[in-house]
Amino acid sequence: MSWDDEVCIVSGDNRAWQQGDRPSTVIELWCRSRAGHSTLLLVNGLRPYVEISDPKSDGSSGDPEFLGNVSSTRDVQGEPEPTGMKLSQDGVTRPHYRVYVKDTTKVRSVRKALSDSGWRVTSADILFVQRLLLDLDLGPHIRASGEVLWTGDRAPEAAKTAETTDPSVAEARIREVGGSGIYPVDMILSCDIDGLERAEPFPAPFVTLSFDLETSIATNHILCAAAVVDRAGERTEYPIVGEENEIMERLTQVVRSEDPDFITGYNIDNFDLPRMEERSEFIDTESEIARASLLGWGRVPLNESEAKKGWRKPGRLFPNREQNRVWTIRGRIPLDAWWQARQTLRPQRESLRYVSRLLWPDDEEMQKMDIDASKMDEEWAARPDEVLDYCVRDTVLPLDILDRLQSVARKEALASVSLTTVDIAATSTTSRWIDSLVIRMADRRGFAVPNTNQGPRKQDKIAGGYVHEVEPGVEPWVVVLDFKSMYPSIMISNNICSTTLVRDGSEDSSHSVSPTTKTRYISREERLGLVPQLLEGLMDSRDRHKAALAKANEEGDEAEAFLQDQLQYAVKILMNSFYGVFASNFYRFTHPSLGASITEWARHNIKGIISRVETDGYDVVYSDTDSIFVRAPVDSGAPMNRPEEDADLEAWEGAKQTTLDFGDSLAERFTREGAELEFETALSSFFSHGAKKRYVGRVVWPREEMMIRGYEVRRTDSFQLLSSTMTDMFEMILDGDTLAAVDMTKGVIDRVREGSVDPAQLVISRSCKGKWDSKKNEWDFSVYANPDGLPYVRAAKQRIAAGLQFTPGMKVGYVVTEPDEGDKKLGVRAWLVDEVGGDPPEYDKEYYAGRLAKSLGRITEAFGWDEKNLLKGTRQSSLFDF
DNA sequence: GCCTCGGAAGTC
DNA sequence: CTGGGACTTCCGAGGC
Repeated sequence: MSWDDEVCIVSGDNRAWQQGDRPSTVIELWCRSRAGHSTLLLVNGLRPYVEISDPKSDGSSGDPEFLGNVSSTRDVQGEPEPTGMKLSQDGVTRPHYRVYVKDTTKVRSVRKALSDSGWRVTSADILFVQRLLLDLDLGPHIRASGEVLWTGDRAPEAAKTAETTDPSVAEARIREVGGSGIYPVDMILSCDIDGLERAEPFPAPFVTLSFDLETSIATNHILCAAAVVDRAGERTEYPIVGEENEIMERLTQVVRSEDPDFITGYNIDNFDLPRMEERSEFIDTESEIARASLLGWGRVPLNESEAKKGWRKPGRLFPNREQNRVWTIRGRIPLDAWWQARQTLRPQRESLRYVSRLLWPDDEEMQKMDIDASKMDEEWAARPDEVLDYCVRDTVLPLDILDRLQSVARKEALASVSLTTVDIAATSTTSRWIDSLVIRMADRRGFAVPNTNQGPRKQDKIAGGYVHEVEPGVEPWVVVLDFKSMYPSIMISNNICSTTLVRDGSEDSSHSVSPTTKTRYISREERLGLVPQLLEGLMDSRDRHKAALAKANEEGDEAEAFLQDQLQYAVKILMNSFYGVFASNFYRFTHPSLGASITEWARHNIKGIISRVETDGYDVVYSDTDSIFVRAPVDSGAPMNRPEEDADLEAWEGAKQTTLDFGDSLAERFTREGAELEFETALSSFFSHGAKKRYVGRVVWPREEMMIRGYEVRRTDSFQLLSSTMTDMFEMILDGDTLAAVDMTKGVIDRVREGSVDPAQLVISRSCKGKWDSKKNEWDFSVYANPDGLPYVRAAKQRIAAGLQFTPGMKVGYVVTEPDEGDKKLGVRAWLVDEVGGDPPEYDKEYYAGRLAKSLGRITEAFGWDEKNLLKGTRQSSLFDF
């Protein structure tokens, strides 16, 4: 029976098989259909290949003589096919040939053999799934038509036939097209590449499973587990108890039967998944297929060949982590709620309790902590039911966190705009997203695709953005202007690309020449660069999504507005990633000159504007890379803060209007083709203590708010009392009331000295690295030159000693106490109150008073009150008595 | 006790 | 191995 459906590709892989006597490679695409069915597509019809060219060719002669030898190279299939003239990385256009390879596992050896015999091999490091999307110009959302091979219980009724519901018939048919058996999905289709076409993006109804383990501190074994599945908003809970092997088997059954696209949990990357792996190896060292019943979470058939170890790789059934990096679970996407929360919220502390409190401050049920995780064995023995409840709650929270952060929708949108599978968008890096767009266009426009540079290449750093000196003190009425997408605009307007870089030293008046190093790029009329063309396309598409968003809002179509907003945001993220990738030294389409030229133009542009503004007699207060802060021509007598009395309001409104007009006029004056200077915000006052990247401003347009950049307030390694005191201080300073600021600060320092401050206000937290030493069975902090010299490493060690989880990279909270006896270093006590309760430690009064005085004193020094002055303590209330 | 330096983290 | 550099701050170590 044939079938036709719109689906979103979650993930893909490929497997080699024999079609009669012909070696073939089938591509597996794990998808979620628009209607919610999990669908596996087995796609045939694409053969793996690489491209070759003769590096000695200058492009004028015909085929090189040794082309005849290529087909006899080991693992090469058939004769090379000419693919026409292509521009090589060295700037020469020469003939290229496509060489088919027997299967994807042989690409490495063929690449080596061909380059040993004098060929330049290109397009030779692209994953085969990605090759499918590139060659067919597909994104994650596709329309697929093919033959139904298997239908499970949840498959659409209309697709079910006697054949497709009979496992033995289905399995035989699946193997005929290269599949490995019955995959744990709703339905399986066999497709030809002609049966795939791109579809408009739609929100796929993904299924997410969250899980959590409670484990013994004494023996590491699993006490109980829980899983919760979210299927289109409907949740099913699975509390699991029993012997350890039974727990793991049950959890694996849940994964295989519920068949989720995403697998989440809190800290699964660093705790639950490694623990599962360790326990599965401990329980079943006999055979891999036996272990698969414990941890066969991969979306592949449960059979011997999928369980079998490959060359330095476990079978596809098992979750796998390569070189201590992200986990892969074949056909699914591991998405750690901790990592998502950390990236989007940047919480000061990172425990699940703390993050829940941040997101749902009023919901006590979500924050309830009635189990002492550091005494898990005792808790489990005394009250297993409560422990199980606690475990279930900790699986529900990650789902709520992902919902709140819209993590899944964001990944899908990013996949959609970068034209990759959702797993690449979710778990891979910027260079892969960009690869997807750049290689696609290179193929279409006849540019050879060089391989990614191998190995660490030490290289001089390129110069970055320009940062203007900032004077200490308050400035009234300031406008802030920003270049819109500065780096992308520069790349577009100067046609900066590895395909346009002039490499042969020639000079032509049409060239675009960089301001200082005089790097040359050919004009866009002669040849539009690959990257400039892509960026222009992205800018246009962002404008289109924004327009569609506005239209949807107007029509009250919330779902469409949400989708368009996700898409425009994803385009922004993607555009901003381009510069970084092209300024790196490993990316395939880079040259050291590219990154350097971009920043050169950026510095040149911004400095040019600064000097013209200054020549006109205005004060440039600050500038960083793409922004400029200018004092508006407002009368010095005008009020900075909005007056209480209506009568005085006029002067304030007038000053504001003058500022707005000034901002508009600057934007208009300095905007030119390819460099749009936007009037971003108007400030009624601006303050810095005189350090770059540190300032505050009172925004009066387009919203009213306080803007704080760089200061401790924004840093997670500050402590709450410092952040809140500094924020209060800034309010007063921006109001012009510096005396009140100093007085208030002294009051806070006095209270700290008295010891009457809640220690929760004094928790400092910093991330701490480390790796598990499985030989010594302990944590290893040797990444640090002197681990015990670092307060946060000491705090991490205390956490571990207390029986609490430590996860590398996670923030560790601590309070500074008086130094331990005979020690000059700070005293440190890990902050465990969030997790285990108990009494907080006694803080070091002088340390905290000193740190407040130092940080706040830096600021008040702008008014003549230094650190020592603040520490003197006595409040100057008399100042207010008059 | 004062100063400088380097390691490390964090932010823009 | 798998986006960049500029900049500030904190802490401990070590010299004098």
